Amino acid sequence: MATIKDVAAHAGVSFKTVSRVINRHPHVTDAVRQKVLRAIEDLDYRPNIVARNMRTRKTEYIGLITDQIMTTPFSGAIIKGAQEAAWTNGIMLLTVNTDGQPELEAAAVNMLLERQVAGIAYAAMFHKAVAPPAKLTEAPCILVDCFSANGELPAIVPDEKQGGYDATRHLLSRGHRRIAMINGKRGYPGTEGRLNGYRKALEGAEIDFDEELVCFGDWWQEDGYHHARCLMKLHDPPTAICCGNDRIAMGVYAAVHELGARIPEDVAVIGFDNMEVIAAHLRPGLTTMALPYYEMGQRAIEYLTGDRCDDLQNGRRIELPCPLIQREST
Amino acid sequence: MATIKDVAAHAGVSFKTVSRVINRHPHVTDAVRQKVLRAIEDLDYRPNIVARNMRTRKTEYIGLITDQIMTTPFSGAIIKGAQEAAWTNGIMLLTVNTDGQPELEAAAVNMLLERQVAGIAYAAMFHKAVAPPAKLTEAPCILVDCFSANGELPAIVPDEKQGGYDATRHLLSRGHRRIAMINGKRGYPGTEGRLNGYRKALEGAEIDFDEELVCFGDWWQEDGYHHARCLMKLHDPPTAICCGNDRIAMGVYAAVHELGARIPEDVAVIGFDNMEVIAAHLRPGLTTMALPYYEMGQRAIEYLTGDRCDDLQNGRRIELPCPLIQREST
DNA sequence: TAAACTTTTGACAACGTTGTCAATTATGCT
DNA sequence: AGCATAATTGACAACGTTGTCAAAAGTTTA
Repeated sequence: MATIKDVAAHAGVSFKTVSRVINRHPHVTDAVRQKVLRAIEDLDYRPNIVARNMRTRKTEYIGLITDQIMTTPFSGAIIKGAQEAAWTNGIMLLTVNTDGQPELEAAAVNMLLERQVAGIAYAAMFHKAVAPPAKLTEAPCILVDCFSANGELPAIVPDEKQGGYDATRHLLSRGHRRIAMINGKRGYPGTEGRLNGYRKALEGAEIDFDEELVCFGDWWQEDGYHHARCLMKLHDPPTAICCGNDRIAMGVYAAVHELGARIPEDVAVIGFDNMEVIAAHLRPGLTTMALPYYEMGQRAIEYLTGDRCDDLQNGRRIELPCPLIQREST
Repeated sequence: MATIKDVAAHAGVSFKTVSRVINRHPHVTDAVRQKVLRAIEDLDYRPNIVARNMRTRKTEYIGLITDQIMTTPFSGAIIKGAQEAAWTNGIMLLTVNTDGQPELEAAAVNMLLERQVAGIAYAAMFHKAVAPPAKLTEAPCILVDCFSANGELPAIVPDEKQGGYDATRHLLSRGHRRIAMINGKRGYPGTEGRLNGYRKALEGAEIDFDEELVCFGDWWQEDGYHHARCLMKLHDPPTAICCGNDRIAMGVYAAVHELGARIPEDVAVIGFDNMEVIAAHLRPGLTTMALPYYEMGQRAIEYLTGDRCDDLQNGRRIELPCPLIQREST
């Protein structure tokens, strides 16, 4: 591979001049620039980024540590958002999947630091508290779809409360007054945030909170099925069900159909996550709150490249909105 | 950040000796080694891989160019396989998603070459012929889940014929003699390979090929639904249907249920792809042929790192088997 | 004990860039 | 024209590591 010196020799200039042309320095005559450019062309020269990184003592790499995102289909959009933001900034992503194993995580951080990354994003598969390896902070870093227990690291997470609020508001706007919620496991940010949003929306509509209409469980189809059956058999059953995720909604569909009721005529259903394969393929299509995976990935990189330090200082947490994806189930 | 010279000063040795300790050179006294290791510990020294790469003129990066894999859930296993193989070899993957845009692909190859990658894997979302950018060959490279039209580049692809064969054999072994195939679009390697396997299996069982039982279409649910309805209404309907993918199988399920028939009692169904979200969640669970995505990604990296050049020289294509995933639909 | 090894260590160059500074050349001003 | 200033170019060091080679120290052999 030709080096900058080969190009210089071929063009009859000093290698420093070639460097200037490559880096678009202003003080180069047009004639010289042309000569150099032709030489570059002739020799099929390509700058050696490794050498550049060495000299400038910084790289255009950003590390992306994920627990299991690679594996699962939905939160993969985080990676996509990060990739695209990186690409537009001339940055390459170094992604490592740790499957949540602490030793692997520490090793990954080390590997990234050795490679002199410009920053590290640490992303979780679902919104939760995490305890990332201590060395993470030796580079600029940000948490994505998770937050540190002590809250000292900057984080980008979904606005769960707004999600629960908007989902409920949507159902209210359709005239529903008796709205149930089949939520996930207690204690998780998603579960609690959405519950809060739900309560706030009911309050705003001056509807009393009815404990009977709110259930918690795992995030599986079976939970949705089971809880939906119970809800539908209540003395005063709900006319709308707000689900903790699309899988639960899938179970709700099964229960509702089994009981001979129709969606959305008899019961409206709204999900959470916008898992394409489920939401778009259920009949009728499932209205659901999407999680801002793509945007979170994107914003993380923008933050690390310094494009957007505006609203995010150390210790601050930024919450991105969950948009409503309207389909036919409401 | 401390450098090798800081460590040397702290340990009272020459920096070259530190280098030897880091690289586990044999000729270092134990006493000196201990001194150096303590100094490394004390200063929290971490070798600068960029400098090492510069000096040794090679890196531990491998590029992975994909058309749309990032986006889609299923073929994502290619990336996972590649990631894990890379990790065990101390390699970092540089993944770029090009959405199949040729300019982006060329730019991506360039970007990877500038970064002195040790090799490039070029992976497609589904098995097809591709025309990768010319510069791809400036580094060791391999095609994954695709092949070059002229066949001059090494490639790793699924063994479609074996897949079709084994799927059909499986149905035959269950006693089926009248086996239909709802295939994908003609001309694609998947479609043609599986058809060939299907024919070969029938031949082996001395069953005449019946054109009436084979249909082609797009790879969508609707195609499966439509074709299945036609097949079921034949004078002599099939007792088993082999589908071009799981989405088609999903449509088949809908049609079969609508016609009041049972799976697998009245009609056995087998899919292709093993798309978790579909196959595992259909009722009854869908028996399907998995595509060796994970293995292809893994093998690609192993090939590029030189761990496995055994069965793959330039111009050779290696076909990995599609395993049968048995569930309840057959 | 001297010679002939082997092991251990260090001095210095080199990898391919960019940064610093000085030298040269061109341009503008009086 | 002569001087001051700006634009253009080049020489050389530096980034942090590993490779090469030679020197020093230790070990074996005769």
